[in-house]
Amino acid sequence: MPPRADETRARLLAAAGPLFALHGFRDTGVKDICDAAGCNVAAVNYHFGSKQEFYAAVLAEAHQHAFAEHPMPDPDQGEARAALTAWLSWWMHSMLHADRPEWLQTLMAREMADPTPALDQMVERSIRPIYAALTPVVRRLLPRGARPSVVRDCVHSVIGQVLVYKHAAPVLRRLAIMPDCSRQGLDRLVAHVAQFSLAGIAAIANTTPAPRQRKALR
Amino acid sequence: MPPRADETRARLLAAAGPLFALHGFRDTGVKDICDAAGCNVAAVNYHFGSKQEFYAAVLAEAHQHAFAEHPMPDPDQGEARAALTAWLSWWMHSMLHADRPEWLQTLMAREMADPTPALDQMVERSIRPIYAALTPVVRRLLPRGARPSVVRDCVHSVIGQVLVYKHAAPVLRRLAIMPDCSRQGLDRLVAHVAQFSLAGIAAIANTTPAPRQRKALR
DNA sequence: GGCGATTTCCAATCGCCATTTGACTTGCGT
DNA sequence: ACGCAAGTCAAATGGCGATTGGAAATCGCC
Repeated sequence: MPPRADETRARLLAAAGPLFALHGFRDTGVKDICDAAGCNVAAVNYHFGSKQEFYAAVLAEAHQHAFAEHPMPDPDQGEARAALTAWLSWWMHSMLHADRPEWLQTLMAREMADPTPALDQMVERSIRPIYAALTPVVRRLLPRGARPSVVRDCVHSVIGQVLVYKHAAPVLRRLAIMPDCSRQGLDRLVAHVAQFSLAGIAAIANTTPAPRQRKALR
Repeated sequence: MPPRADETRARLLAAAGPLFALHGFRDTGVKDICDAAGCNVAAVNYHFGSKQEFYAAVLAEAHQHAFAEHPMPDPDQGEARAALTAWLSWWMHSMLHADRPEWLQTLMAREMADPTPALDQMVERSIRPIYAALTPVVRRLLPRGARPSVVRDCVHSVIGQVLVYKHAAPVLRRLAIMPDCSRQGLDRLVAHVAQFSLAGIAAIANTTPAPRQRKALR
């Protein structure tokens, strides 16, 4: 066994993700992780200082990895309706597809429901960019000058339709209504969410005819 | 101090809800609860047998209480579009309003992201009825004979738009986009979700003209 | 081949927390 | 008055799990 620099460090990072996603930060023992990585309990404290710092490192690593594999498409490209569909396709596949390093998204869901000190960095690094990308896409589907609160509500409506499949997964499974998350199953879901959302946004657009422009356009 | 039967039992149940909702089952010490209830650590084990059973009792109690305060309106009453709006108003207010025994819903959100053995009973008691009530309302807005998977997708789209405000609350607060949850703020939100959902469902309805009826209606 | 630095491992240590124990108090029937 | 059952309490008990100290192993390098 060659104690080659940071090879066990990498094994630890790789082994920890699925475990943290499965049992949560607090219920995953350092011992479990080290067993899975095939190394001693002391390793995580040697390489990372503490369990908490180690966890933060796992999150950072997972984020790097996931975004390198599936880069986010430019949300301002092309026609507005197609842009929303394309962006939803990217997000839902990277979020819900069953094979991939999917546990990053599970960890994010966990952090949202039960925050640890690592949530702050995760919001800034992983979540805010998503929110910042979706907002202009939605705004393009609404009248110019639509009130920020209206844009926000629509963004939440779109986000909610996607997040529900992550956040309520244990419940959906128990109710036997968890949808198929294979590639084609997801394509069907994407089509549904896109169609539903476009119609929803259009309806909101029709009833909020740009405020504060009564004088300007008359 | 009169050892009056189950008076401390009631104090325990009352004190535990907010604490469990705030820190989660695993991170709330029996000692913390008993301090808050003003009794000894042994009390919870004496009255409930174990921390886990106690937790289940808290959930059951909270459910009873919440549904007694805000009974669910009959979802089959009245015109379909109005029924959805009315039902959403009930659900969102009982779910998101800031004053009420709101921590039941927080506990539900926690259970979904990080299930304990108590999730099963919670699904059957609290969640399945909600799902069972919403499904027929949505089905009435779709063509007769719409495929179950289509109905299901629409139900999820509606549910997701509401749950996002509970499940992603810590994140929304950090992004400074958490909406106002006072009574009038919620009324605005209800109106938005209803309008968005009705338009979304209508769009789905228009593109799925009842399957398997080609022969019957020709 | 020896040497210092780095990494791995084993065996404590320490604190935390649910649960138990056994003594004490109170209410109540006789 | 007495005894019994139910409730409460302070002080263990026991286990689990993160962290650490120091010995042993391995490497690069001279």
